[in-house]
Amino acid sequence: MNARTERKQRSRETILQSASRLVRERGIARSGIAEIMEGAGLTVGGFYAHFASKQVLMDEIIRRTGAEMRARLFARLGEKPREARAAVVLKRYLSPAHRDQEERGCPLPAVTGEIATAEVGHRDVLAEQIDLVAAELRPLLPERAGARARHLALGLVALMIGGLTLSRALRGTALSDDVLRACREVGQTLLHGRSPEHEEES
Amino acid sequence: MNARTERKQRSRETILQSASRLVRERGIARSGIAEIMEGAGLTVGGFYAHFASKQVLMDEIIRRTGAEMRARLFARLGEKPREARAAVVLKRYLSPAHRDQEERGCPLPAVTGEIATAEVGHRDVLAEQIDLVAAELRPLLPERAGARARHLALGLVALMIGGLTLSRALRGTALSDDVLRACREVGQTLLHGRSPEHEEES
DNA sequence: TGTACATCAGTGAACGCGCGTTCACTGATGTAC
DNA sequence: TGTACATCAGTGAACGCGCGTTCACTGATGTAC
Repeated sequence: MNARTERKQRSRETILQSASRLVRERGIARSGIAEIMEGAGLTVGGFYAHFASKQVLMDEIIRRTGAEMRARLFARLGEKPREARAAVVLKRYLSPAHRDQEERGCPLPAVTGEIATAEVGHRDVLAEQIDLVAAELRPLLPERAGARARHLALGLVALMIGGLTLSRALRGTALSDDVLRACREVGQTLLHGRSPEHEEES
Repeated sequence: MNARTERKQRSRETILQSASRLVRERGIARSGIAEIMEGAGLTVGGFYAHFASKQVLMDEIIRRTGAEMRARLFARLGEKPREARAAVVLKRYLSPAHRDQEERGCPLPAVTGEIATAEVGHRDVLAEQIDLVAAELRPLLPERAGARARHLALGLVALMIGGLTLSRALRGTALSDDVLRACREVGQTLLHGRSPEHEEES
């Protein structure tokens, strides 16, 4: 491969990394292309050598940071019974650390509200991402969930995204921690039938 | 009171109504003042005779549409046992009708994500609104919830806002209805311990 | 009741700003011979 | 290996647009006498 092509690919990667950080922090609309490029050590005009439009970049960012998130979320769950593993996933997602480090976390809280109020765009990528988390969560759900497992998974996903978004929106108020804790408890109840306060991580 | 003052109050009311519709449909950032004023049959410049800034208007809109929503949500719940009344609230909130008529519904789905990704602003009004719904929901929760009632209420609120937002973001895809249904089921499980499919509305 | 002046809700243009995208240009790298 | 030309990643200014806010102005209404 060309030195030119290699250099270009490195630039592309830097742009993607800069955008990943910014989008998870601020969402789509408030992540300007000039600022993304600056974060990559480049200037605005160069953007269109790498992506056809902002839309296209954002779709790729959602997919890529989504995959990254799932990898971390479902990593090292050990050999515990399935519900215990599901509980760890919930705990990781609904943690103060995840709330406070948006730029390294799940893209969906930053992006779902925007997509909901926008005319079009990003719908299908979002659907795909929701399907993917739900599918990965499903085998960790209690056997007794049976046919309702898919719905339970979707409900938990809504609870996780909703809870984290709400908790971030309330940052600085007394309610922020309460919301996180409440969602963790409610999640536990759904997995165990009753919430066994203070689970261990990993 | 003056004819002038009366006229002014009527204008203020029209502006508030126009903004209420727009904000619930599009959120804060994408509701321009020019468009709000146009919707009230007025022109941009007049806005500042009524409100000190867009911020101030938006805080008032969130409070006002929030109160309107709670009134509708908790109206006519009849004499059923408390959990059954809570179930009706969940069902109303997580209904396709509510998903599809954003401009008449709850302001929080349109606004929470924006507040979460913004630097500051609207945090306290949002906290106040969350407190208010949670407080109104709490007496409808099962007695056995006991000390956990507050957390259960907060968790349900996160589930409602998260579920509705997600379902709107997925509008047009197959998942949209699934998410709504899933959240309703999960909510039922939290109220009854097991989901009694197909509850009746009021 | 009538007149002269003051008030102020509402108008519409202008302000500075940030946005996504385009484009003429540059200079390093690649290709042909 | 050396030279002439082609390519194209990246620059930075400019484009048209929408935004929140300001401001000189207007005309109907209110007030003083």
